[in-house]
Amino acid sequence: MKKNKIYKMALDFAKIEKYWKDFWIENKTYKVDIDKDKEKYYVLDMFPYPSGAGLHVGHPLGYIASDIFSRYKRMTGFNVLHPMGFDSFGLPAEQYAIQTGIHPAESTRENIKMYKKQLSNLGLNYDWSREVQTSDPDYYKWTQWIFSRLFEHYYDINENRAVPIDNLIEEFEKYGNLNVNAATAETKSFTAEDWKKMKDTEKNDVLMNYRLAYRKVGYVNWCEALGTVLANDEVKDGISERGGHPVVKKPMNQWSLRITAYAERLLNDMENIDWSDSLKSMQRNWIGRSEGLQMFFDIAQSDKKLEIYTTRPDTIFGVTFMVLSPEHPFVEELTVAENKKEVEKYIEYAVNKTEIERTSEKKISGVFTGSYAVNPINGKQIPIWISEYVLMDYGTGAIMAVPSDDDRDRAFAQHFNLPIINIIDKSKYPEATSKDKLGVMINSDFITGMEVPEAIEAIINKVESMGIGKKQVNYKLRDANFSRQRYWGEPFPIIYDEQGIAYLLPEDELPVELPPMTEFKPTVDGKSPLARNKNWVNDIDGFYRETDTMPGFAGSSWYFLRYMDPQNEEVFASKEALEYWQDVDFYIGGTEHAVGHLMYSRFWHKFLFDLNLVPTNEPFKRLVNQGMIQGVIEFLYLKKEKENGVNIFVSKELVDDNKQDEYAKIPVYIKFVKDYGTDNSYLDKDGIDKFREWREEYKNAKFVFQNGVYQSGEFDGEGSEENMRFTTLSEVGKMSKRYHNVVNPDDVVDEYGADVFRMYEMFLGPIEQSKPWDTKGIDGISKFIKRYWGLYEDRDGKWLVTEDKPNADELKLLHKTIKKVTEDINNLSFNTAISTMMVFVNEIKKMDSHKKAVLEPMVKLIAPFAPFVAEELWHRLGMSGSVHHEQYPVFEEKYIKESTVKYPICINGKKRGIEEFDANATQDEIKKIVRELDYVKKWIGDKPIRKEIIVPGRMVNIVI
RNA sequence: GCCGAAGUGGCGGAAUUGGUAGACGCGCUGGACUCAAAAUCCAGUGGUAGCAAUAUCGUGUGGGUUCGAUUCCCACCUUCGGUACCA
Repeated sequence: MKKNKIYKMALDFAKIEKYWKDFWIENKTYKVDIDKDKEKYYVLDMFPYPSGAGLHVGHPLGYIASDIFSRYKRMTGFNVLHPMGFDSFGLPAEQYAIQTGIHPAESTRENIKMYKKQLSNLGLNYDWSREVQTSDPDYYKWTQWIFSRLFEHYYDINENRAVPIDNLIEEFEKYGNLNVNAATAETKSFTAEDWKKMKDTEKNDVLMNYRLAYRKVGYVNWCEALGTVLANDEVKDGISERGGHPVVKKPMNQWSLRITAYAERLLNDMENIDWSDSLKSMQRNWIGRSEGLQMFFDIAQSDKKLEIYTTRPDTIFGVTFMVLSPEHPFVEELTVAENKKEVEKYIEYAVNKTEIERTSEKKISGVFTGSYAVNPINGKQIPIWISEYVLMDYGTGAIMAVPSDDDRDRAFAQHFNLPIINIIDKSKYPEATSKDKLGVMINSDFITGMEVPEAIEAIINKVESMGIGKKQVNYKLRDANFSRQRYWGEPFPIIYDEQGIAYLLPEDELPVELPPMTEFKPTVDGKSPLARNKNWVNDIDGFYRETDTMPGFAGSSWYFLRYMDPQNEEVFASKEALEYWQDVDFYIGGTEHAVGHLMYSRFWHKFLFDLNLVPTNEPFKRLVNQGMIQGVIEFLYLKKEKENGVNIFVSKELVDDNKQDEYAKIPVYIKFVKDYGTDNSYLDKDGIDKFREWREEYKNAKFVFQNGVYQSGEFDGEGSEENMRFTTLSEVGKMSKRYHNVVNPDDVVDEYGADVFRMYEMFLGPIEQSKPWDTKGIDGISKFIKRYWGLYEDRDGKWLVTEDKPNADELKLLHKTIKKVTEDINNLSFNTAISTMMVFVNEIKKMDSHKKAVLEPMVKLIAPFAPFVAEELWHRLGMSGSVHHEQYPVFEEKYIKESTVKYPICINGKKRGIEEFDANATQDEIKKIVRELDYVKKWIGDKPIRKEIIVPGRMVNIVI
């Protein structure tokens, strides 16, 4: 008992952590400035949204990894930029404000304070002097400024970059848009004369079709419950990702960003960046490039031409009908009188359907317009239908349907009894699906007999020569909706005149600050809460302000640039800072941002690059996705039907798999559950009582077990109530407030210390792998740190380190450890780096060695992993300054050279023994010795040796 | 459906170029210290047979290439992540 106490005092991590945290702040240990004598290295974490729930043990996984890596880089001589900040605009703070009346700015400030405290408890080496917050006016001034530049530019396809809109206006005045090749939604051609005749509002509309930030009417994801428009990636399965509310399509005037202009560059430039293949392929899918043919079909009894897009021009002889999207502009005109009623009914049905209904029930639906199109290749008339399976915002919103070679078209044709013409013979390719571009054309006039790829070319040539279409590349990527009807986001630097023409506010009026308000609900007509503030909206004579705010990804699309020069008031970052820090060398964060944030950031960065405002074309050189630390979710089965008004909970083993629908799963606070996270997790009497206390509504619920019933504190059944076991259902899933399974890192740090927590999270497995949190192995790391400490100081607080000269074995061990740890850090294989250090401690303990010449380099080696313990030992060794600014140990080959080599001896590839040979032994010498070995002789017997293989340094194999 | 990642002891995981499968840790078993417990230390720990030496099986399944395969190739199964009426 007494001994134990003294030992604990020797490693009082709470005291050590407090001391060095203060020391680092006082000495600005992690502050970094431009230093042109040193090479820069930029390590970045995806900054968090400061939610009210605080950090859980899942967040730090990436932070710890980047912390170790940045400390290592600093110790190898780099000038390391490793900042942190907060993505502090967002919906939760606003919803919290609606519920509580607490201003988002205030709750956000509180949450950030809590986050910073939690982060500092982990010993992360951020340079807090560079902190950015996206909701800070000094920051969002520049978000607005970049938006202004997007508004003022269009994308010139010939030059392949963004060009000022003023150049375009000049061009329009001279030649109209006849020679313009730009990324645009403008479909009309006009001459200079036409342009000059246009009214201001018309000119404004035309320019909007070119600007990179523009306004358009579009169908947006409208969420009634949240009172806001959501981005496509904020909607999952037709319901809002946050809150799970239904989402419908609604027409609204919205700001958008023309990210599609950059689609090709976003796709191609991925080749030169060091991202994982899976991440690249996710981005590639999202961009969704396809090559095909855009062409026009004539319409019988009409001058209109129907534009379609297809990736399968070869199938043109198999077209038996056309399909328009319900939102297609031709719908009204093409509907003949007798079909009018039915079509209107269908449009009503399709447009008002929520996204969830559209995707969940895959019913085939559609309606005939009564009009016919003419196949330009064979002159056949084909009916034009309307169906919701054709989407307005992909391609042209109209398709030529080929039921023989498209699954959806076929299902549609079968449902409505439309003809199907087989046009491709796939008998040569039995494995091919209808999607594969394989086969030989049949029933196809002049392309009959051609292979599919050949036929595609032939039809494209034909269509192009007829002047009714051309080869075209299409993308799934859509322009990004950039308007939100919210309060807690960046206001737009935009005002409108009476005609509704948008003007930019000049730079010296930025930032446009959020006006203080007390009411945060959106208006009933769906406008942003800002619209309530009439004084603010109309405070410029003759103009009114934009009341929408920008979405979450606005501030996060460029924050990594602001870290380079966070206090600059003249520019978003100085040329000098940008030239020095360049780009992010190493970026770490979760896969959930694989498409959203990373795509938008790349887009903004490329735009800034076009304007010559940043020196690099891509923002993030190397990117790693850390895995998620999942939580354990414990559920109780509750019968959906009450019995006599009483809730019935049923122990898991009594729940029949076939009757699971009759039960609701109620999550329970995991701390009440014994053996949580296993198949045998259960509540005992104490756990049930805690649950009853915690959830008042279940105070009198009945708990049914195999051997009895427990209700209102009374047990009725066999055996004693102390042995009650109510089995729970254990699942692995997200750590979240609603599952009551959040593990706070502070609790773990309090119990074991920050260094142990850090190393344990890294020791769990490869950084990119997801895994459930459990503390089973944490004692192993805790023991390791104590054993490591014990090399320097014994249990009684006696200092053990000696000045003796190390011997060859000790040096060999040290340098082998240095070599492996260094390699592992470079590969981000922190779990094996830690196990290597464990091996070191085990081995050196066996040697009973405490020599400074070995133990001092070890302090430096462990410093990135266990910064507190390392700093403490460094100073106890009599050093000054911070160990984190020391040179990282470098291994020397000469110490690890072995004089002998151990070879496994194999017969026919199977290991039969191990032999040690002189490192300089020749192959012949080895062969000679091996042949004489007893067990080798035994295995060979009298069979002839067919082959002897010696891989130097690896193994010996004899083939008989 | 499509795209991507992964399947190794009771558990987390290791094996970086095809060359000793299971490093390291947890757990478990036995022992030392102790009146006892905790802590700590020592030893053992993939399965099967055997007192043992040893043999044999073994990296999701089935095939293949190779002197030799967790690693490469083909087919399949399972799990996880992403994504989808994308013409």
